[in-house]
Amino acid sequence: MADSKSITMKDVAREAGVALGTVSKVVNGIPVGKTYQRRVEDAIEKLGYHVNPQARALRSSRSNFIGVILPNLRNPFFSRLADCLCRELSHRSHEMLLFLTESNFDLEQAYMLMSEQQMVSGIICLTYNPELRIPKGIPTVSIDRSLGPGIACVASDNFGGGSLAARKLMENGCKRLAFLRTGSSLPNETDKRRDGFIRACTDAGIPYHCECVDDGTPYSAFEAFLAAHLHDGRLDFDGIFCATDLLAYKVRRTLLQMGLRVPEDVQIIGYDGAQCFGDEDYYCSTIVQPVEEMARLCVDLVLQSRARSIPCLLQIPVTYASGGSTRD
Amino acid sequence: MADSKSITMKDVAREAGVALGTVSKVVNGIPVGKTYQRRVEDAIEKLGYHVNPQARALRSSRSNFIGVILPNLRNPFFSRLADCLCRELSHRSHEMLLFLTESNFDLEQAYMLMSEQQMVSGIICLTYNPELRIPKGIPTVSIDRSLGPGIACVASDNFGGGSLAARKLMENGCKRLAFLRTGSSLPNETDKRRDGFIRACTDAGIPYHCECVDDGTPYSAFEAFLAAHLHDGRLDFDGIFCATDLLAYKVRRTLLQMGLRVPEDVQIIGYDGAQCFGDEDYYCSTIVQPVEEMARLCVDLVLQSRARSIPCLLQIPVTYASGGSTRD
DNA sequence: TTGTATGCGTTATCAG
DNA sequence: CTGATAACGCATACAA
Repeated sequence: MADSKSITMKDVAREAGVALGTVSKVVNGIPVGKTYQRRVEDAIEKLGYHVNPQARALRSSRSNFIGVILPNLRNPFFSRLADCLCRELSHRSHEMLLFLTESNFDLEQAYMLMSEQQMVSGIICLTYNPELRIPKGIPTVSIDRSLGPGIACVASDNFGGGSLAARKLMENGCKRLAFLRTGSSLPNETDKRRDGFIRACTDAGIPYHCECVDDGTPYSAFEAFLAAHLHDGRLDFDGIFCATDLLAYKVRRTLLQMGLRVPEDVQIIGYDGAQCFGDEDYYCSTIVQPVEEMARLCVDLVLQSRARSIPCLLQIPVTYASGGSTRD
Repeated sequence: MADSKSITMKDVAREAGVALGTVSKVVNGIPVGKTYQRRVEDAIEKLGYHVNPQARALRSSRSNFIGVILPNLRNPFFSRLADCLCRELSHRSHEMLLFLTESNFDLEQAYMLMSEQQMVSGIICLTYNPELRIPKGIPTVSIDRSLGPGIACVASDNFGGGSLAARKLMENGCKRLAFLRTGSSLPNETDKRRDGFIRACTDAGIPYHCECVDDGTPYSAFEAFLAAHLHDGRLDFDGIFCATDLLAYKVRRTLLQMGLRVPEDVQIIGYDGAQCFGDEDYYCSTIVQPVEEMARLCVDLVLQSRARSIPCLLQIPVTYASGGSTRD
């Protein structure tokens, strides 16, 4: 009933009339004699015993924590990811130790070390830092970026998604395409959105333009770009693929300000599958990342540490969703 | 340099030529002789020593974790809150142990216990469960709901916000107001949004209507309500205050479908201050909760455990922001 | 002031 | 298969 002070294995052992080690075995699922098993279980029930995670971690050098390292929770993609990861970890009896970095290299490294010191049983991270050092011996899964050999990277099928976006625009009648992107200057999986886009355009023999800038470049660069391509109230492009929904959102706003209609004059497709209020309408037509599946996969991978030969890159298929910025 | 195996205090003590206890004192900021201090610090630096959080927690029955218990991270208000809490805790050298409940009573209680077992140094939670039992001896702060005496509750000024919304609508020329709300059937601070709204209407001698339903009621109830109040293409109300931005978002959509213009025919104000993509435009005109300040306050309160006589309710002032669904 | 010794609750290693 | 016992790394009361 009352876990007044704190019931220990010793208490359980005394109550059950067995030795300490036997209790430990029962708790850890190691086979013991049938009657002993029973008596220990009863005692545990009766006393309301719970293992002490700290003591267990201290002794075994391994906690039930998973370190989750993300840039922030303001971007809907990240918060959705954290939401799914936390749930999935719970189902697997693990706790989530969350660290937010704003993509700051020093913080990323510091949280990596803190995770190690907390003896986490795994790390799931989203970082572009090429210098990042991964603690040895801790199963680690990276999202959207390859961290080198031996460390699995989970990502949506960025190439396929970029290609899909271009094809959808063409299906909807677009003849002059553009790709817009702002993102990390450091190489990562999301770069393939551009590659897929280009491939689809090339295959179709359709002209295209790519305008890519690094994070940190003010958005006004795109405003200038669009303005430069506006002639007599007509844009040089009738279909735009933006590397993220956020960018698509801003571009749409800019086009409207320029007096253009979306999707009548220009069609836009974003990437991510972000939704208003987390589960209402899409902000725009978009390539949807299957966040839930990606989270599940990350957890699967990070928990099956011993699995031999983990693939270094796992791409999850994406889907297209119409969200009002295209004519379908 | 290399923290190859795991440097312990014993190693530091040997390196510095002092006793174990002395190292412990230095690490914990307890005064020791000046030369000792120096030698220990040098040794720590040289060996790259870090305290083992598990051992410390086991010994002192207190970890540096703060249990954070929230419904989910999909709702922008919750994810914003988690974002701010995590940062603020980091600044104060604490880690965030995040638990998501979907407002499920059993989970809320389970995570409360898990937090206790993890020896957290505090709990910050958002739950409406009136039966929830708080572990004794753990500083706890509740958001948006009073958990009883001795436990601080942090909330925005819901009454003031409701009143402000009504006044803003009136300032913008509204003569026939309505309050719409869907939320927990369990009493909590957000109920005061309605009270404040009513007060402002009463004070101004303006007629109003309140339509409140419990969570779980399908949104179609509001569609029916609005349809019932539509006569000859004209709504009985020209100003609507919705208890959340999400509801305001849906209501606006419904009104547009009914052929009404927002804000020309009907003006709408929501509550929360939710923003597209976390920091872009507001979804609608809204009463903005100062999430950052609230998070900071929660952390302040939960960490100053010994503070005598903590107020049981702390209300943070809100502000109004125009977001396109009003005529200002 | 500094050093020593004990125990926090577990796990794991050995004898029985 | 079971039961005593030694760590795990740290904090702290107590002795020097």
